[in-house]
Amino acid sequence: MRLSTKGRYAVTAMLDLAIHHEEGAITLADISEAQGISLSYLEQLFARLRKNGLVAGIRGPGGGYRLSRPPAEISIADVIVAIGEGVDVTLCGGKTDCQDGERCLTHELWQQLGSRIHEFLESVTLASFLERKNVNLVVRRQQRRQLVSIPRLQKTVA
Amino acid sequence: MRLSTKGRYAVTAMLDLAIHHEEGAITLADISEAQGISLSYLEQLFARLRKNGLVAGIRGPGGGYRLSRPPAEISIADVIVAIGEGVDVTLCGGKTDCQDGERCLTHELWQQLGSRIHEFLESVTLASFLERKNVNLVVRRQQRRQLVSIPRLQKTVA
DNA sequence: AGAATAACCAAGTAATTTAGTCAGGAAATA
DNA sequence: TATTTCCTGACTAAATTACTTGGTTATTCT
Ligand code: FES
Ligand code: FES
Repeated sequence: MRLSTKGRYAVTAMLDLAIHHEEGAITLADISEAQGISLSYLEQLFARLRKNGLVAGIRGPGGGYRLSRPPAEISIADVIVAIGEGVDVTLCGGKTDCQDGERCLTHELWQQLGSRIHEFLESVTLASFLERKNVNLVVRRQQRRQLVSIPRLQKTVA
Repeated sequence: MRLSTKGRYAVTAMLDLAIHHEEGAITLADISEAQGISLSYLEQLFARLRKNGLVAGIRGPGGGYRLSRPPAEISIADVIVAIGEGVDVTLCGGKTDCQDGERCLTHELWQQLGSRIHEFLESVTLASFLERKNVNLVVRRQQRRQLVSIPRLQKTVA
């Protein structure tokens, strides 16, 4: 029962974009530096975010990435799902066929768990999460373009 | 966001034990055959279940494993936690120190998610789950010692 | 036009984790 | 004492995750 750092990176990066949503595009190079993630790795993440319509890339000087929807309309679930870190915990992947083509004994259990997880992550939007953390936000707003950061990967936690 | 097959095996095996709770001990060899898991692998799982006081091993001929508490007092969360498949989704593991010793921006998000997951899994006990599936149970009770099975591992789902 | 900038893309490699095996005890019963 | 069954640790194989390398294309600035 673990969440990959990929998911964590994506969410943090999206929060960065949300914080600076009014200021135009932000380059991956900036995020890369702030978070200590390699540029190429970020590019891979953003490729998926873009393909799922969460962000828009703007090329050339002055370009970068920006949210393609307002922060209030992007949930954490959207982000997690977009980067391929599914929320489905069943073995069968929703096909109810993992036991010789039949639904296994525990299918419903995992399906319900998956639903709960999705419900929760869907209930939190980029905007609502930042709202709750607004003390920090004020500080950050005073220093424009200050990006949040998460630590260099130590270990993916169980 | 995935659950390992280890967790799934453990839960299914525990349900087996719960179903035959009144009939005395069940050997790992039986479960091994029913589920198509190697005996040694099962032994590893049960070692942890035993260390966490969920099952009791009985050696010698006629021995096997049995639940050390009634099925109504063992939750799915107990099982998942016992085999080391934690429910904690934070990077820091609850220490709030993953960003240079400080709590990172997203800590609360993952912590809350972890709590929700745990809450849900705690709310389902072996007994309550089997209760819901009691149609199948009746059938199984008629054929004593019929073990449930889950399929051979195909792929760990994302 | 040309150079700088930054998104875009496709493969490959390295590290970690998971899943599973092997070989050998040690306790209880018959 | 022979058998059954639990119990233990170390070891291997497979899969996944994290990350690197080396490019191409679009846009803007000079
Ligand atoms: S998990 Fe869906 S059928 Fe087994
Ligand atoms: S996840 Fe706990 S401090 Fe970052």
